[in-house]
Amino acid sequence: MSLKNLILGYLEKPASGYDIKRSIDESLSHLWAAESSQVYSKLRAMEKQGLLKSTKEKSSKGPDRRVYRRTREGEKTFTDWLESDPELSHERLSVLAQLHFLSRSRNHEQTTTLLEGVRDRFVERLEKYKALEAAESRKADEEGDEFFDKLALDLSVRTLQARIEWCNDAIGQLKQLSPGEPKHA
Amino acid sequence: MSLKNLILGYLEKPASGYDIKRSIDESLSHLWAAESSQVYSKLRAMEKQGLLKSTKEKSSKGPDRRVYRRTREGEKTFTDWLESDPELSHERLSVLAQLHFLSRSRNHEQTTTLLEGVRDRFVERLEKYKALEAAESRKADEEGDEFFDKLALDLSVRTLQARIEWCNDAIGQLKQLSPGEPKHA
DNA sequence: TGCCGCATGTAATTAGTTACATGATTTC
DNA sequence: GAAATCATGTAACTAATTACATGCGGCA
Repeated sequence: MSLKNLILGYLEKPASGYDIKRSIDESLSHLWAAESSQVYSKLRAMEKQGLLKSTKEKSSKGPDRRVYRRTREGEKTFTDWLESDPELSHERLSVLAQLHFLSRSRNHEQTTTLLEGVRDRFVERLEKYKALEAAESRKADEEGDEFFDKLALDLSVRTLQARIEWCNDAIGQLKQLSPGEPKHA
Repeated sequence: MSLKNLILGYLEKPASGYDIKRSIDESLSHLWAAESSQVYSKLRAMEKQGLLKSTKEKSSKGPDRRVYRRTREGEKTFTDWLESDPELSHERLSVLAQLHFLSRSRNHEQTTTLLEGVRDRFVERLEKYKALEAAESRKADEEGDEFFDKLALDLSVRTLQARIEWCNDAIGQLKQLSPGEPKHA
């Protein structure tokens, strides 16, 4: 339900699907991924619903641009959403499902490999976000407009840190168990 | 992609859609939600793919049961998945999108309300998981088979704790700012 | 002039949610 | 025998992913 609202948010000024996709990539990519195909089809659906109006405009390069504007109704929908209780999505981590079934096989080696794999990818992400965070904080001193964006990044960082610690603890516990018998020796 | 593998996992023994839905609810509900309608349609699709075979059986109560069994191919698919690198899904937290746009309005009161709302619901969840964890640990002492299930629960708990701390820090920072001006007084 | 990249999309498929339909059995 | 509930689904819809299509301008 929120891609709709993201789009409305970015349409404070008139913009094309391409513009919106770029805005999302630039300022929200770590917290909201959207394919252009999804953006375009959402835009069409929203126009049909009366939340947007579009006009065709000549482009200086490439084909004509379809430029969207919010209607009064679109603006209302957006401000209502800003005030509404956030939805807590149900995250499905497939690694947990894998662990669930590995608990029967009791193959520690396979489990350790699995956990190390996820951990490494979490670490990779974390480093990317930390770099972003550093860049943000340099920028914020000059522009002073990024307080909330920093908060968002901070949440991603903390979540990843908690998960990396979890991976490491789990790997550590596995190492201490006798092979083939996860709990009782 | 993983509901398919969850189903295959639960089909170690023959079971109906209803059985599988119940298994998921009982042992995985905090990490994987699935509606029965989704389970049933997935089962049909998987049979068409050749991963399962079904037979109709008389039930002692209610209508006939359609009982599914894994084919050789289904078993292979499942064990391959167990060994495969887990997918890291892209979690979309709509509260972050809301924050992103609130960063322009600079309405601290609204933002604080938003954050307190999410925090309270995180706390609620955390308490539920903690209770589950306590129940698990009592059980594990007797049965000794739940090591990995405990790990899974532990991940949820740690993630929630990190997020609750984040909410509280964010709320604290907001309180210290002069109203209407989030960063520079 | 041919192809690279920008800008705009369509189509097909998979995943998941919400709402409803239906038949049988148990319980009151 | 009516109501609850168990068991099995269908239909319609929203969300998201993947793969492909096309037109136009600039540049080598």
